[in-house]
Amino acid sequence: MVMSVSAPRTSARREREREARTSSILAAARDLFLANGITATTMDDIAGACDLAKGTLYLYFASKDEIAFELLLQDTDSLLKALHASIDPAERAVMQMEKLAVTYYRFFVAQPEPFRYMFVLPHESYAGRASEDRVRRWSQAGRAALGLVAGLLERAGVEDGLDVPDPWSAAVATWSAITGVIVIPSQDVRRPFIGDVDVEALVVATVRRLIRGMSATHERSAR
Amino acid sequence: MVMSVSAPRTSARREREREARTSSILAAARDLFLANGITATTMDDIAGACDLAKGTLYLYFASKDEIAFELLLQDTDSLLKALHASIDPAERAVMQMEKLAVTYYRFFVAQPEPFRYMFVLPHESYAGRASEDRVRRWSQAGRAALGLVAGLLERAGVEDGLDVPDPWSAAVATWSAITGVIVIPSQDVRRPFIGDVDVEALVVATVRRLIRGMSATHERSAR
Amino acid sequence: MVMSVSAPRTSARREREREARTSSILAAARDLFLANGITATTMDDIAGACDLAKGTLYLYFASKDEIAFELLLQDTDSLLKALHASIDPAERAVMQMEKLAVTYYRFFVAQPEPFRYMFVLPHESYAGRASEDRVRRWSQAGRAALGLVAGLLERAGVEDGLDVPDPWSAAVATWSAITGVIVIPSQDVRRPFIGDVDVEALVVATVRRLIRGMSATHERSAR
Amino acid sequence: MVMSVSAPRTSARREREREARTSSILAAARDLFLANGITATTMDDIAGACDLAKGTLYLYFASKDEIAFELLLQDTDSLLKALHASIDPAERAVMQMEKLAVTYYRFFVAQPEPFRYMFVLPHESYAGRASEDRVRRWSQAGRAALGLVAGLLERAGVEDGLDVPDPWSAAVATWSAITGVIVIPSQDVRRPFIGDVDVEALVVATVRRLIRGMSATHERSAR
DNA sequence: CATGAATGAGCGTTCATTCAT
DNA sequence: GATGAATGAACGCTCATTCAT
Repeated sequence: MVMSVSAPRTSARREREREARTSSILAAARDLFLANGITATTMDDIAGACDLAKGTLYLYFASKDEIAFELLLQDTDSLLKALHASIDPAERAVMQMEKLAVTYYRFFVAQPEPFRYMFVLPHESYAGRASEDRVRRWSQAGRAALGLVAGLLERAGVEDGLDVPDPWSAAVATWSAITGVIVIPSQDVRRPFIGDVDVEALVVATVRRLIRGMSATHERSAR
Repeated sequence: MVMSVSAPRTSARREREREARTSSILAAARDLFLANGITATTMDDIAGACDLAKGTLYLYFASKDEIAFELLLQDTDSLLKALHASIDPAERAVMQMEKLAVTYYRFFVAQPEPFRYMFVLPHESYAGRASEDRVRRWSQAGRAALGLVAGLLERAGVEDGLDVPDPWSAAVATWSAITGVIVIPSQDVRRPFIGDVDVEALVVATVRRLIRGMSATHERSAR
Repeated sequence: MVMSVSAPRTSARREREREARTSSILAAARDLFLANGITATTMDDIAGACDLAKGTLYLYFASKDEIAFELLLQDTDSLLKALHASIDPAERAVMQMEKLAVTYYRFFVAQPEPFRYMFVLPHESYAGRASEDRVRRWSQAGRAALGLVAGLLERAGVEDGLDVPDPWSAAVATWSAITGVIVIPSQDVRRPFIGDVDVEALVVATVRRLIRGMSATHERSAR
Repeated sequence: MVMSVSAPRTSARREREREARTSSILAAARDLFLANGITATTMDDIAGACDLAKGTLYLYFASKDEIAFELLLQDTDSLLKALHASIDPAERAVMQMEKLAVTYYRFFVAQPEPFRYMFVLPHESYAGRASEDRVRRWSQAGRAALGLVAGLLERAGVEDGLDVPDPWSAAVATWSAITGVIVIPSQDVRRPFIGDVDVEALVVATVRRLIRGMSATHERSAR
């Protein structure tokens, strides 16, 4: 009986330790990926940064790609949480929408690297390399974020008389547009010809235009 | 006389051959970059795909990066041409703006590849690796495209009573938003949770909303 | 107690193994450098010759140049030791000088290889490529050898009435001359026209002539 | 008859042109080898420097090595000529010997690179790569230089009562010693620990010592 | 004879991954 | 479980040499 109890106890500690290790690996990898990019970061770098042997990393992650994907997933999750936290259901939906966008932008500014692989990873045939499980988890998060936007737009339709016949499509368009406005003017190569613009102001202006552009009169007259 | 002409003739042929080789290298590289990503594509792959020895590639391009950048540049240039060709100065600016966006979208659909590295290249610290000349040429093209949009928005302000106090910022926002709506819903990884949407319709709707969202009443009331 | 000792024991073995590997790499490199030259020897060759993967070499040496320089350094060090061991401070300085030269020559005959890169390395702009530390260590050894000679010449001045106003310059000249007599007649390409000469006898004769040529009467009359 | 004359005339011009080309290739190669070393100099560099197509070089020389060897040969020849020119048969042999050494040294200072390959080429398995003809020509030059020295030493024996029982061996030793004193203190890597020495003075001092060290009294007493 | 585009083996080096301890 | 030495395939790039024109 002593034995039968000690095993669970031990495994509980083991579990905790395992999670601690996993976190420290991810934290180290995040910093390095951010600072130097994924490609330029080596497993040696990560191992060194979290005081583990290189081989040990492979006890926790199957590959460097899996580490990158897990980070992407985590960041998507925390963005989702931040989005949820940023809205106040008591407020009018259009105001919430603006806040959502600002939160999104600030999340990006605070840690642009996740975004980089949110854009780069889908290319470069990274997608096929992630485990099915992670792809599914990532899809769920994406769906949830879009659902949030769709819900707001639907409510805004009711509250402000917007014409939103297909909230899901409107959400896809709105979210993609906001993402574009956040990401593109921030790319270093474009800065020289874009000049200094206040990106946050751009984001807010875009959200307002998009929502007001949905007002019933206009949408109708467009047909 | 035959002699006096033969020299130019030879060099003309040489020139043609040189261009043909350059094109075939770029074509091979484009396919491979898109299929496997830039990083995963090796110079050996490219050489094999265009039936040239590896060393020969270096007679035409100084490095793999230069190939990637040349592709980006070419595609940017042809997009710019397509944009110019798509607008009819006799039309109302808002209509032209819609056409511009549709052209942009169709350019993307017809050859989505260029877009991929128009997005991938600016990341992964590619920027600093291209020759100064190419960076400058790319900047010019980018500036020209934005200038086109800014001009249209300014005219639309006059024609349709829009409130566009800063056409350049508005152009940056508009163009970035359109780009987002074109690119993001098309990423394979996102398709599963976005579902089947008519992206062209999304693009047009977005442009309309953005422009109508600029109408004087609204912009003013937003302050 | 066994446990507390086992860690050091392990690391001691590791240390031994590391040194064994280092030695086997150096030994393989030495053979190949001499047989085919440094430039013509590839890291693949070295790896193959010591049954290691090419990448493994880089765990022990930062570059091919570092291997070459380490060999130069080791050989310089053992020559220096041999020189020190060859002299008997109780003897007259001129006799010691002869012994020194003979030791130098025999060191060369026993392992002529080191000498080759003692001559080859300083050319071909190798100098700037070695680590600062190795350059410094090599300089120290060189200075020590010259100091030995300078000390002997100075003492010989006192003991045998030689005119050695600047022992350091005299040492540089003497050592360089001896080196020339050792190395040059031994080069394979020169053998055919030099013929069979007893190089050791040449070395001894040269040292005698140099020292006697320093005798006060002569040096003075030369002015 | 016109034909029969024109052919030789043509071939004479051709011969002249061929020699001019050969010379310009060698001149260009010499400069580049000197500036950057043999290994670092490419056939492209040489071709560019003498305004010839790369392929053309191979009409004149079978390989890059052959160019290097031809230069070695030329330099050996011109050193030999300089040595001959530097001596005045009317002078005492010991004075001539000093002049010879100074000429040798100045030749080295003026163009140290030939010397580099006079030392490097015999190593690095270059020897086996030169054509038999060139090796033979090089041997002849070497033999001639040593013969010059041997002749002077023999005459010095008569004139100054030196004890030179084997002039050839003495010449080999003397020449090798002088070479050592010229080359070794000039190596860049050694400069730091050798310090600033007046190498020409060292050379002269060494020759004097060697010759005076051969004076009958001393040589005899050494036995 | 001269050209220069093309070749392709070869280079030194890197690094994700494995595995004996 | 943790280690870190070892691996070896792969990389971008070079350049002496060849050969069709």
